[in-house]
Amino acid sequence: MRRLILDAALHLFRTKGYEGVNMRNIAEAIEYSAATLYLYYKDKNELYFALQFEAAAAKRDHLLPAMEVQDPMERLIEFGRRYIDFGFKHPDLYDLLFITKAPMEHIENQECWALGIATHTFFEETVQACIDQRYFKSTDAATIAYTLWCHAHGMVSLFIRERMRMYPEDQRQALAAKSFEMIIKMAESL
Amino acid sequence: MRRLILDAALHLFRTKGYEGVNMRNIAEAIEYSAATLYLYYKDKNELYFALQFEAAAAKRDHLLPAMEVQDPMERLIEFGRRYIDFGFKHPDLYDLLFITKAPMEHIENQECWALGIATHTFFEETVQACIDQRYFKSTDAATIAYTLWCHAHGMVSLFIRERMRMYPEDQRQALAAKSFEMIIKMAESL
DNA sequence: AAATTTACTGAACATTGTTTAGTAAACAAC
DNA sequence: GTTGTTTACTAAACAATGTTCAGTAAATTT
Repeated sequence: MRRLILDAALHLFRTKGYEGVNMRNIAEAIEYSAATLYLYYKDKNELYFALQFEAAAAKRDHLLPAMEVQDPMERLIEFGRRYIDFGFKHPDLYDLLFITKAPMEHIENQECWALGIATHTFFEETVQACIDQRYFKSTDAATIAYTLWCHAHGMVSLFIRERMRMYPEDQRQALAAKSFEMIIKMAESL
Repeated sequence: MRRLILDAALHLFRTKGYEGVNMRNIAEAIEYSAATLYLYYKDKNELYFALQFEAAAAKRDHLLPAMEVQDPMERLIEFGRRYIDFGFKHPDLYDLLFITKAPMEHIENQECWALGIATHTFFEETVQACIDQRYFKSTDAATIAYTLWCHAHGMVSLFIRERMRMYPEDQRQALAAKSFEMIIKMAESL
């Protein structure tokens, strides 16, 4: 039943956007009453957390191929490319994971957070592997990883939240691509 | 009267956060009825836009000292430092300007947008000045500016939206500072 | 067959954005 | 000075949405 609710919610959410969906909508989609949803999820936040987990899983699946690249630097680049690609292709899911303001108080207990931590740890380990192989001069893996993450997140979130209006619409993705190349080149000289 | 409304709204908004404020709250604060607000602002969006303009002005004021630095590279660095500082110190205002999902359809007509564009243009010109003085090897001012902006925005927005839980709370700002230094060093080798 | 548990719902409530109909004061016109 | 008009404002209502509650009907247990 939770599966049924989540699938409907995620589908609605990906078509109509997060804001455009409410409890009655979701209930209607699965042909139950709104009150039924509250039998399976305490409130909208719990449903939100569950959706966040779905998004985290989708993101992990999207990143998976990059994790299998052998060379650490190639892996890092592919990882970044796929991270950004995920954000641009699934703005609603990315939003849910990294932007939406929601009570994050108890998220640490959530499997979702564990998934995110695992991915982040893998990312830092890849950076460390690059350092070990002398791809970077700096040995501060945490800061390098954080810097790269901030850049990628900045690109995706500015795009998602429509703050790139000063650039022509058809050039935004290209600019992001150029910027990604630039940061990789910059990073190589770290 | 608009001044009265805006000041009350901005004050409430900065103390209770954006989500925690509604039209009745604001009206109450200035001891008028909620309906009165609609005499001066068509709807909540218009009030939102006006608030966004206030935030843009606050941001410009915060950045102003950096604009007077003579050396372009020093100016660029001070600009970045102050941009990030603004975001960390005034998360609600930053949120309003760069994160909040709001109908941006007509914002191009807004003075607010003009302010943002002006600042962005100034930023790009500073980057260009750095290029002219051979601070960078790359000559692509637009991409350099965009890259730096994405990084700064990424840092601020991940912080604001509580996505830095994997780092101890008391180390988050320090990490951001280190990352900023790193990107500056990286940039110098562009 | 009776009692209990499970799964669900219609109706209602609270909050919040928004509209409407109306009032009362200030002002204008004669 | 009365009468019409404009201005500034409000109480009350409406609509959408999150949430709760009392009740029902089927399934299960005893």
